[in-house]
Amino acid sequence: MAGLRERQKAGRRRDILAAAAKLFRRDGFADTSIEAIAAEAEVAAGTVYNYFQSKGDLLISLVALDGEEVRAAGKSIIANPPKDAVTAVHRLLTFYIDHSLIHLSKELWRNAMANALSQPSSEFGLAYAALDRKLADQVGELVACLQARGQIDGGVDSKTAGDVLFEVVNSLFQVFVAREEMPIALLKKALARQVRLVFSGLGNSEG
Amino acid sequence: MAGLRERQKAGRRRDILAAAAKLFRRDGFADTSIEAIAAEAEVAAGTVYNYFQSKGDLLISLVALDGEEVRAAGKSIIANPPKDAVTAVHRLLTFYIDHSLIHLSKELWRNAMANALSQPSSEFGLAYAALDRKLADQVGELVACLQARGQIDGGVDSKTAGDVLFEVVNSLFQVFVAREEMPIALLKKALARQVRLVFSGLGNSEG
DNA sequence: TCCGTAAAATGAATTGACTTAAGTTTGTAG
DNA sequence: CTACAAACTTAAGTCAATTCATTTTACGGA
Repeated sequence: MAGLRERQKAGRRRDILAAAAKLFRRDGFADTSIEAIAAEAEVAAGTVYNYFQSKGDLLISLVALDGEEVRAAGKSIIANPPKDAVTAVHRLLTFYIDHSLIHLSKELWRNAMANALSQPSSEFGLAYAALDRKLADQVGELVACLQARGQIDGGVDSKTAGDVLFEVVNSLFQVFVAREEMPIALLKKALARQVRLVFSGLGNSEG
Repeated sequence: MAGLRERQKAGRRRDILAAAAKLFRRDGFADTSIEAIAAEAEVAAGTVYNYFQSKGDLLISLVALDGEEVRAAGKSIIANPPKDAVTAVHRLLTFYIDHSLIHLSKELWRNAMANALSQPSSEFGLAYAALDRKLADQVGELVACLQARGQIDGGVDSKTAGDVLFEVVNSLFQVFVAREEMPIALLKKALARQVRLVFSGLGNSEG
């Protein structure tokens, strides 16, 4: 049987995560205490630590949910990409950005990234890194797909291209969330400029 | 006159920073307490906060010193860059990487970046962002210099190119410091691959 | 049904960053 | 030389994340 204990455990984990999501979104990461999350989930503070390694772990778990969602949705863009190669890549990367802000504020993203960075070997740090890896690979997939169509030079390594493009979007996103006042339009403009540059390349060997 | 107070203040700031540098390097960021730093500098814990906003601020101040050093040294590479354009860019970026690990361990870099990310509006967060900006601009300068020599397509915006190249090296560096076991050779290999790709571009408009 | 074991929950204790109120020292004006 | 104000220092707090010893609960076997 599923076992009462198993079900209770899964349920409690869900409850705690839901409580954290609610309070993080309402009050921000810094202004939400573990006590408050525990109270919202109707457990003791110590219990939270039976399910999550740290406060940061709670946040990363939320981000990971979102990340999975983005990746799944990204597949549909790859399945049927726009005619133009630059447009296709830009569409996918813009999609990542737009999606990222639906559920999480800039403050939450800052703290999620900061936690992932300072605790890279913790369970959640690894999870965050794995997520980045998957998204970069997805961009690489798109590049491979466009190569198959003959729209991108077949000589380039699609994985490397995916890495570079994802690094570009990720770096710009970091700057974006670091500046509370920066509008998303500015981020997109910079992204477009840089993606175009990656397509055209710096080389002077034209011809 | 310089004023006793001024001199004492500057001296104390130096003492505290030196104490922090010593202990951070010896014990790591997480295992060094403000108390210990204060004791090493022979002041009270509270005094540390008259000179630095937070523990993270102390670390960023150390990083900033290094950053200035790197930037200054980078100038000499720009002043007399290698013949080949790819080599020139690669040399500058590799120089950044090599220099970064002379004074600071991976753990310190992780924490410095994490702090800068989670507190972007604090004095030290802004300082860190400014440093990144300056280095990216320096890469842009090199690109402009290579354009002047006719080794890089004059049509590309040198600032954008600098941004992209710096984002690449910075992203790879983040991955590098996140993995305690990752050797620097691997980082450099990835960097070389990606820089080459940025030079060649993804486009299929050859001819 | 009753019992022993191990998982899970609990909240009090610990820890360490940061704050603050009170006491000192330095510079200055009379 | 003296008194006052501003700037510094300090040590005793506050606060919140995390840990831990203890209690409670689920589960399987007698």
